[in-house]
Amino acid sequence: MDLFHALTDEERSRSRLDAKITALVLDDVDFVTGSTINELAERAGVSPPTITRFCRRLGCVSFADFKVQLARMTYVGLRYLKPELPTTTVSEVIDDIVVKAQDTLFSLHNQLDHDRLEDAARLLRGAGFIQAVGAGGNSSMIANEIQNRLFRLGCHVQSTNDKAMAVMLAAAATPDTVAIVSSMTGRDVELVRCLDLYRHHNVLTIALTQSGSPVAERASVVIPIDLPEGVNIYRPTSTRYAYLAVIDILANLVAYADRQKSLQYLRRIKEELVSNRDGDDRQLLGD
Amino acid sequence: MDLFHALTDEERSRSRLDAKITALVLDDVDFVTGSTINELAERAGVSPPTITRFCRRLGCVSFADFKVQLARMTYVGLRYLKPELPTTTVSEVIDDIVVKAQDTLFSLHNQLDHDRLEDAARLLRGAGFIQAVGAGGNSSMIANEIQNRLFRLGCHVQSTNDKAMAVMLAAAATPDTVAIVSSMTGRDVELVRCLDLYRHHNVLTIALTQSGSPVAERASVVIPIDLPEGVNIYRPTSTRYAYLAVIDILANLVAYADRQKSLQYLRRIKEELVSNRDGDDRQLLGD
DNA sequence: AAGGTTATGTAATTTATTTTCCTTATCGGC
DNA sequence: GCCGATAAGGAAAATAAATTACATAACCTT
Repeated sequence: MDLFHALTDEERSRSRLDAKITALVLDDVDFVTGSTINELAERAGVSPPTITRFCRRLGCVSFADFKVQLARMTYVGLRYLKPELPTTTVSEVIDDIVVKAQDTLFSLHNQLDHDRLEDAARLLRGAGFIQAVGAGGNSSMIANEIQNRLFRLGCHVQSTNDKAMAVMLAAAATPDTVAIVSSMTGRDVELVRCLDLYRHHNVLTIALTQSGSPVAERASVVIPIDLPEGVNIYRPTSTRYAYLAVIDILANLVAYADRQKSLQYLRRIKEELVSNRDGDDRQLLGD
Repeated sequence: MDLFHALTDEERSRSRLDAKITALVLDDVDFVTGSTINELAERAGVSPPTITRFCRRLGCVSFADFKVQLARMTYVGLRYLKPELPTTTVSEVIDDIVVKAQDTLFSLHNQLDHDRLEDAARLLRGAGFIQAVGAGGNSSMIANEIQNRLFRLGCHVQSTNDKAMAVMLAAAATPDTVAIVSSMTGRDVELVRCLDLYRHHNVLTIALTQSGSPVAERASVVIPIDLPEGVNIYRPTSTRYAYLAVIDILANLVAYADRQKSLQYLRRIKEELVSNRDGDDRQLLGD
């Protein structure tokens, strides 16, 4: 268990001072990472050995180790620990959104199932035709992104944000078709129906969704993405960053399976793009 | 100047041992962050004072400070230091994409111009009609995302991924229209033409783009996003994460400008969604 | 309330880091 | 190629920091 979880673990039995130190650490990471054990002890109102023991309980071998581990997680999730504060100033909004996006990526990194990703990439790579389905705003973006990344690699892919369309696509699927669907809730009634239909037509499916959800249960390969949702209704969900990262990873794995072929397609596309700009070659592939 | 740049700065005059220590640090950050000054000195084949001096030259106040700063950058950019290694295993691809995405967000956080964001949010909030323009794959996603986030807040917004369409939109614009455009290169010839047209029609424009680019020069409000691009041609640009974060921030600022109104729209949308799922209320707003 | 257990502090000890001072290498000018 | 200046580096002493050992206090438990 890493320091992040150890610090936030509600189960951990804490003595009075332990709780006090925990609070201090979470409240001001920057101070703690920069302080000596004496400074920290004084500010916490405890003795230095108490700090050492605190660090050991958290799984660190020493105070120095604790500081390093703490510093390591500063940008990946620590602010998340704090209760959802009302953000009002521009700075607060920026901090909050950026930190949560980073934290989401961090959590994703810890939970990704490598084998399932490889399975999914293998399916995509071998597919004669790929159908990407996602609707409702966030997942539409993901479906479109799948198309955007894969056609560049020479895949034949069609994305749709229309579940009625997906039904028709499934009906038209040939045996070498693979469908990839995205649903953050995994409980979309129509998407579930689509998946049943895909199965009925023997079309293999890949799902990016919450594990254990109805969508997950019906897919051939599931890439589970289980992340806490923010409670701020005004704010778009940071889970999108995780889904986007999964698409990036899949596209990369597909590309790497046949570098020669991928490179050829990418170059061809790039040549067209550059001629449409000012001839500067240092351009991005697709703005 | 931060440690990251100090370590990689080619300009920095380095003595023989300094170069040796630099190389050791970059090669094995994990060892360095976990070692004592003596262990590091021994492994580098130098004396402890040399390490202390090395840290000071890099702008740290002590070896402990150096270790903490080093630990802090592990997740934000360190991989950039090493030559782009061919990533082959699933783990490597995952690490690479997640680390670069986090790094991109980190860089963004450091460079965002708060005042410009506030200006942009104010324009959007006050607009009678918003036109979002972005094309070419990555920026299309951003334009769509702008529409997706803003209509939920009660804004009247139309996005297009078609620059010819943008020309027509500009021509049809009323005085209360605001256009928001995205271009990662900032050098798209057609988009530049669109911006000139918008200006000609007295339509205020917001640009998310590279600072100093032709697109930036023509917009009323520029939100500069200047990020290093990975050189790996297979990799979709991690810059997307930064653009997405900017959209999130803008949408949030717009929502906060009139919470009551935003809440009202968001609730209405949510009610419709829930009835279309399985009635579970803990659902996302738009999958 | 006695007995055990856990938490905490004090002081001693150990370990780690920095400073001071001295030596050695390097470089430019003659 | 030698001299002097300057910077780099190391050894050892001094200092600072962290941990251990031990003592004491708080807290359960029955």
